[in-house]
Amino acid sequence: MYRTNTCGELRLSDAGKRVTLAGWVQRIRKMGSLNFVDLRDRYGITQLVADDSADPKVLEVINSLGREYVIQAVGTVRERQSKNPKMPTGDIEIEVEKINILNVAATPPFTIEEQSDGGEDLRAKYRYLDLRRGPLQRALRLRHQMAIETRKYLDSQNFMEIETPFLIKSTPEGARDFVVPSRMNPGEFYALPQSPQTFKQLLMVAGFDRYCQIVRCFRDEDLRADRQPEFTQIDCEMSFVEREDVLQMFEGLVKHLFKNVKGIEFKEPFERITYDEAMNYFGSDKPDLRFGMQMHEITSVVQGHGFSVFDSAEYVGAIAVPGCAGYSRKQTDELTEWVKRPQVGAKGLVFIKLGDEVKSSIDKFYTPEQIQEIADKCDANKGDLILILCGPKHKTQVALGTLRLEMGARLGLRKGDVFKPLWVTDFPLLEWDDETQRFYAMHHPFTSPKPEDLDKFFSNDKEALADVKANAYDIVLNGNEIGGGSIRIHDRKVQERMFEILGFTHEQAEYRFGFLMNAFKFGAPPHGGLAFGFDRLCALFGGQETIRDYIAFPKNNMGRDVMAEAPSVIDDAQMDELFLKSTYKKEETK
RNA sequence: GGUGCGUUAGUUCAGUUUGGUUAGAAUGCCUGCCUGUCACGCAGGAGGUCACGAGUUCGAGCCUCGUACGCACCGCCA
Repeated sequence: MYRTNTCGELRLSDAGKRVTLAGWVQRIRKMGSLNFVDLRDRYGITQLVADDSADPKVLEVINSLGREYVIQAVGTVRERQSKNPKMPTGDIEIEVEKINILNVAATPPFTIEEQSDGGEDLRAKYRYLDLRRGPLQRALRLRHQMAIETRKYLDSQNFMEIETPFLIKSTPEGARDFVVPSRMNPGEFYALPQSPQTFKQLLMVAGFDRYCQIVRCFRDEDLRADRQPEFTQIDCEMSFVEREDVLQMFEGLVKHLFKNVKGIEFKEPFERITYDEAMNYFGSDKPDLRFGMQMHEITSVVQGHGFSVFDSAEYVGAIAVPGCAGYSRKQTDELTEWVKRPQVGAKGLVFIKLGDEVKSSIDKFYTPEQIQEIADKCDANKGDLILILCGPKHKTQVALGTLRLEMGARLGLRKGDVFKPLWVTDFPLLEWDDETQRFYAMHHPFTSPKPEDLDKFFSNDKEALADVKANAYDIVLNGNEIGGGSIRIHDRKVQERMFEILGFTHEQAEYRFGFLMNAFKFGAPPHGGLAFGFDRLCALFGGQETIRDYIAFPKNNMGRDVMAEAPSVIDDAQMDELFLKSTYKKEETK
């Protein structure tokens, strides 16, 4: 038997027991003839001790130990002379009788501690060492709990978890597909699923009524801190439901997770706002409600007073930043530079300081009364700093929303331990793309229009089509989209019209989605669902921005696994077998 | 495809402002001392292709250009 106990469980009440522990050497402290070894496993750290009364063989072994050696120690639990209140096992230690090196270890390139000295790059290369550290152990533990609680809740609600295929038909609408060549079907390719969307709808046609799956999805797009090429969704679909049923069900899931994983109870229903409201008040379709600083449109108030920058703008909007009236010229200049960066893209920034004196960069165009009117419009108070952007409506709203988030961050209002979930509803169904001169589905092509917008949906007026709202909804947490879904189209005529609007010929629609269209002939129930971004949800529950710590083996910025060194070139024989001819030869490295 | 920042000891960084003798610190590593440590302490030691390439210069870690790699962001992500 390798061990009788873990390194996290022994307490004062175990004093006197003879135990065997196994684990990794965290740290060795030699005090002459008194030696301490901290032994670590997944469960904690226990101190081993040996003094000069110990077997000389034990002392000899301890003297040869290095960091991260894998050892086994037999000894007796005893009360410490000097206790360490910072450790759960800090009241006891193991007086070692026998010690056994199970495996030696090279000195790790960075320290395996709560706060490692290693940079991200290096830790990624030695991911298996980084994963030994407390923060990552806890992150994956949290992820496990989230998955367990998700399944518990969904099972209690009669959902069935059903697996769907990973080798599927490519449907290039939406994100770029990862593609897999078929050896047995020369020249043909599978795609990895961006989501199990069509399959879950087919499961509804098959009568499964409530389906769920914690499932890997794949998208061949550029990465971000919160975006990986392979990621996990909690994918769900329900039959015989309206929007309200879906919202209730998954609000229930989120509340269940908060309660059972974080111990946080939401008594009130989640806030709901429409897409238009979200854009108007927060300049984002995923507002962060942890702080106020709402946006206000002041176009009508500021125009017509001879300030041409405002007069010529389609939209003028403002936020009141609490308590920042004392900003110096240097600080406002810096903010101006910040909004002018291409990532934000504003042309300039106008500010009004509501200090003891009211000062603004537009004093010569507005009377104090008019400035006050602007301040009133923004619900600004004395001591606030009003920041104003102007320009094309959508672009300016987004820029002002970005500025709002930045100011919230600077004022420390975006705390990792505060949670503000909300639903955003009534998204536009379609988005016009100037470049390709066609509509794209904002969500996906199976999203139904809101019933009251069906007339517009069947009209041929471009304006009316752009105005059609989708029966779609996103769930947002602290400025992050954590899930989204819709009531689907189950009517073949509506689905055909959708493909028509998206510019597919009948043949193209048939080629891409024929199996789904066909299935809908045979009695598709009304259905709808939702999918959560599981990695992101875990990261947010853990109070982190980046999802990488919540994935055991993530990819880097370039989509590379720097540990396993994937992707990599394959040899010519493999290429030939798959009927692939390389037009691009990566230079041989080393 | 684009923007910004970065690349110096095993590791994390300073050094770049103003180019100039032998490139520093902390930590880790090695050796010795130490009986109550737990970020132990003390003493000593080893450890450098200043990412790579080209250029400017009497002289480049430092200035210029390019390349590679990393991170964040924009585009993209139905």
